[in-house]
Amino acid sequence: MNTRQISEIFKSKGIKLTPQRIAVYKFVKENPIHPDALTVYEKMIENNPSFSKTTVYNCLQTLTECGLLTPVCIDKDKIRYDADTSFHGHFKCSKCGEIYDFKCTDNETFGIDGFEVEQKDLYYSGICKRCKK
Amino acid sequence: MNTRQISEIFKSKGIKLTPQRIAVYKFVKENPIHPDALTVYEKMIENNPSFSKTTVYNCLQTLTECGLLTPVCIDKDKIRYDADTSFHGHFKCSKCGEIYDFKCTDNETFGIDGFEVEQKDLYYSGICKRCKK
DNA sequence: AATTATTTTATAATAATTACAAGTTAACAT
DNA sequence: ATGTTAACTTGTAATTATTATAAAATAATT
Repeated sequence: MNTRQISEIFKSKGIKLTPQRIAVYKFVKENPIHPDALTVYEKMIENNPSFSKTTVYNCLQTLTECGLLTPVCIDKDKIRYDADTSFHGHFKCSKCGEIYDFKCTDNETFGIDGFEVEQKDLYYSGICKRCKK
Repeated sequence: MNTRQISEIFKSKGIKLTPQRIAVYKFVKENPIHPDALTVYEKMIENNPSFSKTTVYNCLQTLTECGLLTPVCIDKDKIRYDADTSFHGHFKCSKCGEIYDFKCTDNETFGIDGFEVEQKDLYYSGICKRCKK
């Protein structure tokens, strides 16, 4: 994903084009590891040592608000981010800590008729295939 | 739910019987509001002013580890707890902040064959019926 | 090239949670 | 009942993620 494509996306979302935002979005988009703010920050300062941690938080928030990123709250102590905003579940291995994406059917719900559902988060945890071996 | 019943439950789980644990469990069990540590703490000191905040955290952790409580991580900044450990979803209203339980069917998943799923968390958010009015 | 509102940056503040150590107590054995 | 011991409670301090703030820098527009 090149800068031109990202520029188009940002423009379509009506957010300002800054090198920091581009770098953050590019990293999260190209690395589907569901990184948290610190992971993003550490990657950012590799290429730009003056990149601020606050900027990482600001960018992640802006990108989330405009719908380009989805927060993944599967860890109890930090927020991760996913650039794949389509409906899918997340599985966290309690052994190796890895997060896996999985597809799933929508399920039938009872007791929230008349509720307006805007977001659905599916978080599974257990032992992944590799760790079960 | 009286103390005798709770005693039996704690014994069956192999955890020590302390007044603090009983009070915490009783409160979470009888008040399905999915309270966080601070909410529990504030309730506890009403009856026992020397109840420590650390004890609340300790009790919640112990009760969670032995399976009597389920953590509900639908808020990004704090952990809530639910004494209903059966499979069900949680809906958070982004307007009033209330958490609603809802029943739901299990759904079919793709891509995690061979994974051992130990826990499934379903977090929905949007506008509740009352706030839509 | 000038303007302006937005963004970046650094630092400080906030808030939830955890670590720790001393005193207390529940459970068990005598 | 009493004593023993490991586990628990308590208060304080430390940790960690995130947010608030304000000054300097910059993107978008005139």
